[in-house]
Amino acid sequence: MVNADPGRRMPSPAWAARERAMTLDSRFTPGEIEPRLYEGWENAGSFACDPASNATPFTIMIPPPNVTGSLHMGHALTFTIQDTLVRWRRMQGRDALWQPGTDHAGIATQMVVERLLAAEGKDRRDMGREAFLERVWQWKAESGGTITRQLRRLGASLDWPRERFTMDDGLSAAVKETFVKLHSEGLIYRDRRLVNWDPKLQTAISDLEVENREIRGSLWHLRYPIEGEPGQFIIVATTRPETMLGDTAVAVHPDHPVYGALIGKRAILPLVGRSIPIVGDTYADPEKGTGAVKITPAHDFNDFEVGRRHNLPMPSVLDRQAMVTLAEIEDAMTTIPGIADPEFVRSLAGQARFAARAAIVAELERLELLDKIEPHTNQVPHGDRGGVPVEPLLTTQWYCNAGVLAKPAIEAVETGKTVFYPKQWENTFFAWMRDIQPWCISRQLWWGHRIPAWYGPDGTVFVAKDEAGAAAQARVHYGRDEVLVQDEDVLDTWFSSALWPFSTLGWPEQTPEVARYYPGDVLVTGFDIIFFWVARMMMMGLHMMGDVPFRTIYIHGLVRDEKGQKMSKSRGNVIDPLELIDSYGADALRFTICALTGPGRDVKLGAARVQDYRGFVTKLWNAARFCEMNGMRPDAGFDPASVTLPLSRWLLAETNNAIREATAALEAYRFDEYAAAGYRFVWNTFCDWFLEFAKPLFTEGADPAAAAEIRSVGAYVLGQILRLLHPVIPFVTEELWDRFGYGEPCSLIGTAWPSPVAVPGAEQAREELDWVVRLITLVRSVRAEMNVPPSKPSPVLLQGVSAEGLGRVDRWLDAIKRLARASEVSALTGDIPRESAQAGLDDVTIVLPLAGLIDIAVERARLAKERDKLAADAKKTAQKLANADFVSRAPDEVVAENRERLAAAESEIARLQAALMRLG
RNA sequence: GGGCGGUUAGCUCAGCGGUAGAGCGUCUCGUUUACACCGAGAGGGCCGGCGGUUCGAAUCCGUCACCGCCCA
Repeated sequence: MVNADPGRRMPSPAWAARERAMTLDSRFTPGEIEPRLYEGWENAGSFACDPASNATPFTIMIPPPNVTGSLHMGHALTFTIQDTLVRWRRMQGRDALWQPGTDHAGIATQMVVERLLAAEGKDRRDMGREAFLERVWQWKAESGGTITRQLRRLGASLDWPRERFTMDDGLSAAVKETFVKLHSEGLIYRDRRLVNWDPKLQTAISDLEVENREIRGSLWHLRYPIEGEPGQFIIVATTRPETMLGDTAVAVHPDHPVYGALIGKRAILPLVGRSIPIVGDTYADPEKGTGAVKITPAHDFNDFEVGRRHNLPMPSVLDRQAMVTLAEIEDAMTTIPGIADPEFVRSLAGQARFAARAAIVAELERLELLDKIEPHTNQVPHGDRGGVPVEPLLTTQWYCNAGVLAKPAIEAVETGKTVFYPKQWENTFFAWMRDIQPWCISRQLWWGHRIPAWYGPDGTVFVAKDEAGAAAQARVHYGRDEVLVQDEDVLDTWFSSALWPFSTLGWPEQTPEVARYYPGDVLVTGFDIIFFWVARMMMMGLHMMGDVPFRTIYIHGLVRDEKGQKMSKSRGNVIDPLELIDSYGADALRFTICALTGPGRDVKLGAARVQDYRGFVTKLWNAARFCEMNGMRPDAGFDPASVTLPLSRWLLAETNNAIREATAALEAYRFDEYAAAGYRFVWNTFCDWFLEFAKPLFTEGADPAAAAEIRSVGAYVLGQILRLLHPVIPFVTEELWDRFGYGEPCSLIGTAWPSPVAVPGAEQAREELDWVVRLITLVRSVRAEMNVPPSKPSPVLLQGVSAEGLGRVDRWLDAIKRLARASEVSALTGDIPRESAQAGLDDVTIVLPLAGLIDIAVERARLAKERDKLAADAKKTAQKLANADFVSRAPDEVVAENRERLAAAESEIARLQAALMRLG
C-alpha cells in the first residue's frame, strides 16, 4: 500500500496517519483492521468509565456469560445491542460503564468438569471436594478467557479492567453479606418439604430449573382390596406405579357416585400389606382415570398437599439416586397371601425406579391386581440440565422467602420505576411474581458459593459471614467452644447473579462506583431469563440497595435459523458467530443483527443475511473511496451554515433528517429502524443522488468554487455518517475516520454524536432537488419502458416549463444529461413532435422525441395503461368526495388532500388523453 | 385449561385509523469518475377467515382458524 522511501527518516505518527489516508484499499478487509482497531481503543482506555467525571453516567451490566462457555448467536445478538447502546450513549457524552464479567454457572460448569474427569476415568467423589474444586479452578483458568476474547472479536466496548467473576472475593463477600442479612430477617430459612430432586445431578433444583416434557406413557389401573371386604376393590389410576410402595392413602372425590361411599373405610396396599385410609379430597378428579387416586405424599407435589390435609405419614421409598429404598416402610410390611409379599418387596431394594416399575407391574399382574393399562400422554417434569425426570423428594433445604421480596419489585414495575420494553413483558413478570413460590437456594454441588452456615454438635445452626463469626455465636450459645461443621451445600448460581448490579461495583464496600453507577440504566436480555435473573435482581436490588437495579429492561427475542427453527446441537443448525465474523466481518454481523431486531420478535438469521448486509459495509467503504479520490478532506473549520449551493443545503437538510431518525430510533430501542435509517441515507441519498450530482463538479472546467464547497460538504457529511453508524458498525467507521484524518487514530469512538444543524434555504433547496430527481426518474422510467438503450441519448423537451424550472435545468444540466441519458434539455415552445414519448411532472410535460427509436404501439399501450390506472384512482376519490358524510366529518386537511389528488389525477388524465390523440 | 405473540409482495419483515412499504429474490436493460458485494427500470399483495365500530379499517373491537412460545 504505502511504500515508504527507504532514504526517508522514520515517519512520525502524525505523518503516518496522513500517509495512510492517501489511498484506501479497493477492498475492505475486516480481518486486518478489526484486531488493530480494537487494540487501539482498548489501549487508549476508550472503553473506560470515569467515576470522577461530571457527566451523567450510563450503565449497562453485562448479563454474565458462563465463564467456561463460548460465544453463540444469542450472545452475539444481546451483546451487539448492548454495545450499540453503550457506544451511542458514550458519544452523546454520557459517562458510559458497560460492566464486564462472567458467571461461575454452578451446575453447568461442574457437569463439564465431571465429564472431563469421566474421560480420564476419574470421579469427583474419589477425589474429594478440595481436589475437585482445584480442578475446576484449573479448568476456569484454561478456558475462562475464551468468551472474553470472543467478545472482543465482536467489538464489545466493555470496561475490561473492571471485569468481575461471580466467585471472586468481592462478589463472594456480597453473597455472604446478603445471605446473613436475609437470614437475620427471617427471609432465608431451612425447611423440610418436597423439592425437585435431579437424580442424575444428585441435587435439589428450583421450580424454574424444571421443564415439563410431554411423554407418551401409560395409565395403570391398580386394584386395591378393600379392608375387611374380601373380593371388593377400589381401582386407582396412576402414571407412576413404582411409587405405590409409599402410598399412605387412597383419595376419592367426596361427591363421587360410587367411591364416595368408601370414604372412611380402609384399603390394603398390595405387595406391602399396609392398611391405608380412603379419604375424601377434592383433589381427586372424578372425571380422570377411575376417579380414585393413590396418595404418595413423599413423591408427588399434589399428594404432598393431600397428605398434609389429612395428616398422613410420608415415607420415602426412593432415595437420592431414585432407587428403591425400604428403610421407611420396612416395619409396616406384612404377608397377605395373594395380595402382599414382603419378600418380593425386599427384592426391589436398590433397583432403579423404572426397573422397579416394571417389576411391580408384572407382580401386580401376576396377582391379578392390575385392572388394565391405558395409553396416556402426560407432562413429566425433567431437570433442565440433567435431562432426566425429576423426583420429588422430601429433604431439608435452604429457602428464600421470595413472596416477601417480590412485593416491592412488583410495585416498582407497576409504578414505572422500572419499565419493560416491549411493555407486554410486564404481564409475564407480574404473573410469575404475584404467585411466586419459596425459592430453594441450596444445591448439593461443590462448585459454587458455600452456604455460610455452621452446625454445632447438636445440629444448631449458626449463620455468619465466616467461621469465626459462627464460632463466636456458638460460644455464646453453648457457653464454650465447640467443633463446628460448615454446611456442605452451595448456593444456587442465580443467587449471586441476583446481586450482580451492585456486587460488581464493589458492594458491600461503599465504593464511589456503587454510589455513582447504581441503579443502572438499561438491562438488555432475553425473555427466557426474566424469572431466573431479572426478577431476582429486582428483588435483591430493592431489598439490599433500596432502589431498583435498572430503569429500563429491554427484552429481545431469540436467534433462530433461517427457517425459524431454534438453534440446537441436535438439529445441527447452530451457526457460530465467530465463523460469520471470519467470513464477513464483525460489522456485517452487527449490522445484520440490528437490522433484523424488531421489537418482540425473534431474529431469523443465516449466513445469507449477513452476506447481504456486508454489501452495505462495502458500499460505505466504496463511497468513502470515491470521496477520497475526488479530494474530499476533513476541514475542521467547515461551517455548515456558510454553504450556498442548493445541493449542499439539500444534503445537509437530509443529513439532519437522518440524524433525527437515527437518534429517535435508538431512544425507542428500535434497532431495526436505526439500521434502516443509516442504510437509506448512505445508499439512497448520499450515494445514489449526492455523489452522482457531485460528479460533474469534479470534472475539468467545473466551477472551482462550487467544487470546493461540494468537497467540503461531502467530507463533512461523510464524517457525520461515520459518527451516526459507529455504534453499530464500529470498525469500518473508525477505520475510515482514521484514514481520512477526521481525528487522531481510534478517536471516533470518543467523538460527539451528531445533532442537526441550521441550514439556511433548506426548504427551497429541497424543492429544487426533489424536482430534478423526479425529472430524472421520469425520463429514466419512460426510456426503460420504451426499451431505449442507455447508449442512445435523446433530447428532453419540457413543455410548459416555468422560468424557475428552466433555471433549475440550467443549474443541473450536466447531471441531468448524465443521469437521464439526455443529449440536451430545453424548453419546448411549439407543438409536440410526432413519435415522442411523454410524461407529466406537475405542470410540465416531459417530451422525448424518439422518432425511429420508439414503437408507437408500445407507447400507446403505456399511456393507456397509465391513464386507466389514474382513472380508477380518480373514480375512487370522486366517490369519496361525493359522500356528504365524508366531507362533513373527515378532517379538513384530509378532504383538501383528496380534492387536490382528484384535480391532479384529472389533469394528468387529460394530458395522457391528449398524448394518445396525438399518436392517432 | 389460562396467558402472550404471530398470520401483510416469492422470502424476511416494517407500517398499527386517511387510497399498501423496505430489504433480499425475480424479470428487462446496462460497465457512465467509487462500488457487479454495482447502476437504472419493471413486475409482484381482496394486509389469515367472518362479523362489528367508523365518513373511512391492514390498522380499533368481537369471533374463528392455523403457527409459535410461556404457565398449569
